[in-house]
Amino acid sequence: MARLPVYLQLLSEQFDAGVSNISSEEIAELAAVNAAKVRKDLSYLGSYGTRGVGYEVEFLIFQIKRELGLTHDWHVVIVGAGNLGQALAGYGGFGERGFPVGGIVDVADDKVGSLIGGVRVRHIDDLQHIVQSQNVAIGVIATPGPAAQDAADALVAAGVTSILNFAPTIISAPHGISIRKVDLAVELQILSYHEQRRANARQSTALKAVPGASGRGASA
Amino acid sequence: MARLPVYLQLLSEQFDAGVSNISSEEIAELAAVNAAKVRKDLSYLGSYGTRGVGYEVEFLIFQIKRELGLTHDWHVVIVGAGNLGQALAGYGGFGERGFPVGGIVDVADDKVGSLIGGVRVRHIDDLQHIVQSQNVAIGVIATPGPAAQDAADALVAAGVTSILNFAPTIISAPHGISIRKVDLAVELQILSYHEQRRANARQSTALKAVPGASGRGASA
DNA sequence: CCCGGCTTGTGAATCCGTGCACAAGGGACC
DNA sequence: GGTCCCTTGTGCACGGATTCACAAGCCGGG
Repeated sequence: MARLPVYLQLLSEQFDAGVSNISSEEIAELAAVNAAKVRKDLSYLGSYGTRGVGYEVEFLIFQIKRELGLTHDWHVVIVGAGNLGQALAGYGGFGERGFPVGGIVDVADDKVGSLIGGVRVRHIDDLQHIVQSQNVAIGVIATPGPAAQDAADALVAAGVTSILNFAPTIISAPHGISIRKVDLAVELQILSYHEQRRANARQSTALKAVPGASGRGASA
Repeated sequence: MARLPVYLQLLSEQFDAGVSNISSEEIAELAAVNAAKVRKDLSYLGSYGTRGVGYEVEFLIFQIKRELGLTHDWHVVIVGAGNLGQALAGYGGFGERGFPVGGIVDVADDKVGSLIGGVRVRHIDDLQHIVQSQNVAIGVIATPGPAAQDAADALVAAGVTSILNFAPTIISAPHGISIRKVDLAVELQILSYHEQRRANARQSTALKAVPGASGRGASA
């Protein structure tokens, strides 16, 4: 379930705040979802709640981490040392959350050798060596769109089995490889869509408010 | 529909490649979805296909852009000039796709004044002025988690009606405000979950492959 | 020891998105 | 002008996710 990471995040916050027990109702409030959904999701992990009391925060965190495979760090390798790749590597959020950057590679020789976020950029030909020596299972694609499929192929060939794709391109991979796509432009376009609908709604209500104005000229 | 931006992207690529007509089957192939789904989605815009022929790429691009409200640029304002904020501002992808960065703000005085991606960092108190003078409708939250709700409140107070939240926190806003959340750690954790399942599956099959080994010691 | 209140866990109903299959319709070729 | 082929647009059935509602169960107090 894609909601477990969200629960994990908010449970960790509650734990840091000193909360030791929590009910499904409270979790639901914090996660902005239905309480029954929370209980179904958590019951999927096993019966770890106490009726009449709720869930023990610390134990629940451990169980979710176990289910998500977060009991150890996962090294990631970033393909593409352009703007986005540098940004992701420099952004410390990955390592903090258990996903240290194990390497960055690029095709361009002039990028190879520079240091980004404490990691040196290597040539994409070294990908297999990096993946195997550091036991990397997750690859991040931060190339321009047209190069994304090549990057994916290289990652798969090197032995990576999960891919996070930031390029605005649909990539294909053999069966058994997990792929997730995050497209910043798509997110903004969806917001734009909502803005657009709001603008249209405003216009309709404006027309309705002054029916004569549109009625006189157009609707006859 | 959240798939329209994907169609738009691939249609633009096809248009640049000189393709003038395309069938729902071809779109489905490129978007890795079902052809019937493509037709349903597109019929939602109106009946813009020609039976027996397909869709005219250029016209379809225009219609999708119109539906998504992409007929003009939308300025965005970024809240938070930390690692992630700087990365997003420096990443040119926003402006290229019709979402130029109209401003960056932060609470920390020592960040105010610096130049990132050609835009100067201003204090968050100037938010309202930036939003109103540049007619900004979309805000991007790139703060640490604990500050995200404050950032959202400030954006709403300044008149922003759509928010893209990169902080690992669920934020709430008044009814009528559109919110989307992108959490890089969540994406990686979902991949980690799949890796975990793969690892478990490998272990089970290994046990099955040598039934005696586990049978002798444990299952008695 | 028993009882009342509170919360979990889950069967059942419902809803939404998906995919199939086919009728409607347009274009090209004869 | 007619016929055939191809593709769209859509009614319908299926399946999974969501939500409701309630029985089961635990804890604390009397």
